Amino acid sequence: MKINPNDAADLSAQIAEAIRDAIINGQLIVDERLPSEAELAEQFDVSRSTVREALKRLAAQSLIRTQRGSGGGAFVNRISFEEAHGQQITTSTLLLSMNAVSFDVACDARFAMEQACAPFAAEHRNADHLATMRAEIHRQSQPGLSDESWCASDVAFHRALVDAADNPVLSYQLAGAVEAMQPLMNMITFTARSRERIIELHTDITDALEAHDSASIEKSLIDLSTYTKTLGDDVIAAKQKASQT
Amino acid sequence: MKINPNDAADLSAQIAEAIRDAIINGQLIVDERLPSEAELAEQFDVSRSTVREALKRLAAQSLIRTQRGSGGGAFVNRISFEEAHGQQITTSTLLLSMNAVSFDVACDARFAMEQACAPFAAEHRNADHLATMRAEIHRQSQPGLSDESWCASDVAFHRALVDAADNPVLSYQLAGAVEAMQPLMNMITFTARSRERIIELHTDITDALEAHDSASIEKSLIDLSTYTKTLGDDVIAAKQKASQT
DNA sequence: GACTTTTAAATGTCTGACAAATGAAAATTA
DNA sequence: TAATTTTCATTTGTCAGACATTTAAAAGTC
Repeated sequence: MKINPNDAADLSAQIAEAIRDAIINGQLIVDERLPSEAELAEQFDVSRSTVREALKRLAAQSLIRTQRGSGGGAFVNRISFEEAHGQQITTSTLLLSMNAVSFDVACDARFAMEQACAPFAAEHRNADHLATMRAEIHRQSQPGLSDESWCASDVAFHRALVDAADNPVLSYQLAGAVEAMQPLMNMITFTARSRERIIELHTDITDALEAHDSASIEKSLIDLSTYTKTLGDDVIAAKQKASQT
Repeated sequence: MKINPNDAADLSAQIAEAIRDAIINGQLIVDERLPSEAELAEQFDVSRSTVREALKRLAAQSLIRTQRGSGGGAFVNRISFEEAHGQQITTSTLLLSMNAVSFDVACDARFAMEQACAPFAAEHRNADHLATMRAEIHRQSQPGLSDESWCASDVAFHRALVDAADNPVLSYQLAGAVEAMQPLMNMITFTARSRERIIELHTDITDALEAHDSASIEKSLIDLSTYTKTLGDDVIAAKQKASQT
């Protein structure tokens, strides 16, 4: 593990990269303790502050965790799906908000990936998934539900559908995409009429899931995607009309 | 933007979180300059080193970039799909290697998401995508290609297929999944016979893409997924047999 | 006006110190 | 002896101050 003094990058960035590479290619294994900050400083021939900045970079990516006190130090972290998922949501949310991704493009991506889950969900769904989904549908049908609560319930519903696929990789990727869309979805005002239509489709999806009918799930998801895009377009059109005034 | 002195977490982590939140909910906009390290230190009533550690955490997530010299400082970064993509690959790769994700599960996820791209790819593909894919198929048919080069070409082929969907959100999610699987794929030794079969399927996919035939793409992808899983299972079976000796 | 020099501001790095947490060893006590 | 308490060494967390380096703008020079 060496750093190149001619590299233009900051020392702390170089050191972080060296350690990161060592973790990725297996030279440092999970739960292994890194040398102490003082030792690393000596190894890389830099000050302790520089080493610390490098370690903070790695901690921000959940690659290491640190513990104080005797026997403490920096340890290679076993990155969990949950941690990765949290980071994914942060990144995806910012990507969408900073890069002017259109509502349609985000919608297409989200529902396309959800369709990809359908065959697996139809096969692996269990009573818990179905119960969660029906409970969320029930919540959605309550009158006087705020738009915010409605969206949260919508996310919970779709999250259950994704989790039904029983594939952590799909769940991780998908849940990120679904939750990252929430800020965009929150722009929409869901009328009683549109909620009714969405609940209808949610019910269709849940029924099809119970019947292990993957094709019907996919069909309803396409309808839901189309309908959601219509709602989104209406909001955008209304905004443009308002800005022209 | 305040920090809570009673919080158990490190000061630098708290400060990083405070700034991160300000970025996410739009209080700090893209390209806006943060106060200088000295000013932040005063604002949060901590030392400059602590502020610096917080800023390094944010830099590791590409949330800010720093510039030295007069007029320099830390700026809110417009996170690009490319940067996010790089981070996604790092995280996904580690997730797969650290959490004992089975080859089948990863394969299912990857090909399912790729299938999700098929309808969009069939619609939006252009000559460039087709040319890239045919070029990779040609490379794959060269005798004496190393397993490593074969896998790299395989990734390039699938990447072109994903990019043909012309949806940056899908590309970002998918390219991560495809590349994260590469270490797993590298475990497989691709015989001439199996390469032949895969090239056949790649050709089918490319032909179907050219013909805007989404259904055929999906069918070939399913075949490819099944075949890849068979290859993976053989490797695992061979390994187990070897370890029993 | 074009070029060079100076200067101020900002991050990057280093040094040295102390605080706080933590586990292990040593000392004390029942 | 066994249990408890105390001490101690180790390690990260934080602070303060200094200097190096980079950079753009201001000042000076021809």
